[in-house]
Amino acid sequence: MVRRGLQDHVAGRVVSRVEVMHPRAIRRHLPGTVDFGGRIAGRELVAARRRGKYLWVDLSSGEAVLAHLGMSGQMLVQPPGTPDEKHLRVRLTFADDGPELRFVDQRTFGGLSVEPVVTVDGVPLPAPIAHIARDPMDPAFDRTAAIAALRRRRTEVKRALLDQTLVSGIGNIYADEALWHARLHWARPTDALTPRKTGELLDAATAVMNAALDVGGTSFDALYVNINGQSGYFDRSLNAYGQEGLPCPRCGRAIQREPFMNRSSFSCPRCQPRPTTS
DNA sequence: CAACCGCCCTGGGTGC
DNA sequence: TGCACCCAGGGCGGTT
Repeated sequence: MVRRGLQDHVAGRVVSRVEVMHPRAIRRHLPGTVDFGGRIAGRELVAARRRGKYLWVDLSSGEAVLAHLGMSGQMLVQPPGTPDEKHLRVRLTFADDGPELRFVDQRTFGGLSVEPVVTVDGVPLPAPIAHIARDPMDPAFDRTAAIAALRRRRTEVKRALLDQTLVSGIGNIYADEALWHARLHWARPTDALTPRKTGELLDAATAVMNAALDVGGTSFDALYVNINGQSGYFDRSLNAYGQEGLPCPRCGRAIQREPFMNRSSFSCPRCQPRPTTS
């Protein structure tokens, strides 16, 4: 969605100016603000790409602008003169005087950087994300290999699901929803999962991601962005995540919240029984 | 090396 | 009304 928006609105255009409103937004660009702007200004944005939670735009220089939207980041295309958003972090102005590209991010978990492009298995990727696995939407995604990779891990199933080096694109929300669909408790050890069950879980995660994309999971065009940066999907379609105390849509039992990796996991105590282990 | 833990950072919401 | 505090969460560095 966001990638498509970038491809449609900024590909082929030449950047004339780069403004960094908040240095934290480019904290991963170690050479700093001046270097960041210098590597983008005067370059053409060639094509927009995505892998997992990362998004990048190839530059005519051979480098790429790498973006991670975090949980509150947005890429907006706005006509020049549009009032600055409250949390505007970076602005790219174009030589054609057309719409600007704005990186807006309330919590600044996300950020931008300019990176060299390396080739991994014949695929060009920004160097810092060379280790990130393909996501399920990737045409070359290998489902069987992903299932094997998940089962190979000796850990709790949710930890494996969140590991971006195995399968990318699955975050805390999608993981909880996928586990709910597959009727698995997050603490289930991976080595107790059959390939079939793991496949069911992976398919559920993929379906949740597709559903989120359909309703604009992370919005791109300013026309479709609502105030809190989230879509109606979060209000209507979540079965477990954030639903503590509300009835499970499947069985009616109250959804529970449990601490997990310094955050939370939501699950149905009846549909997703905790594994009986030591 | 695999697994895992703590920390980073901002600001909206909440409770007193 | 104001203020302290909590919480969101992906990824990275450090440790075992």
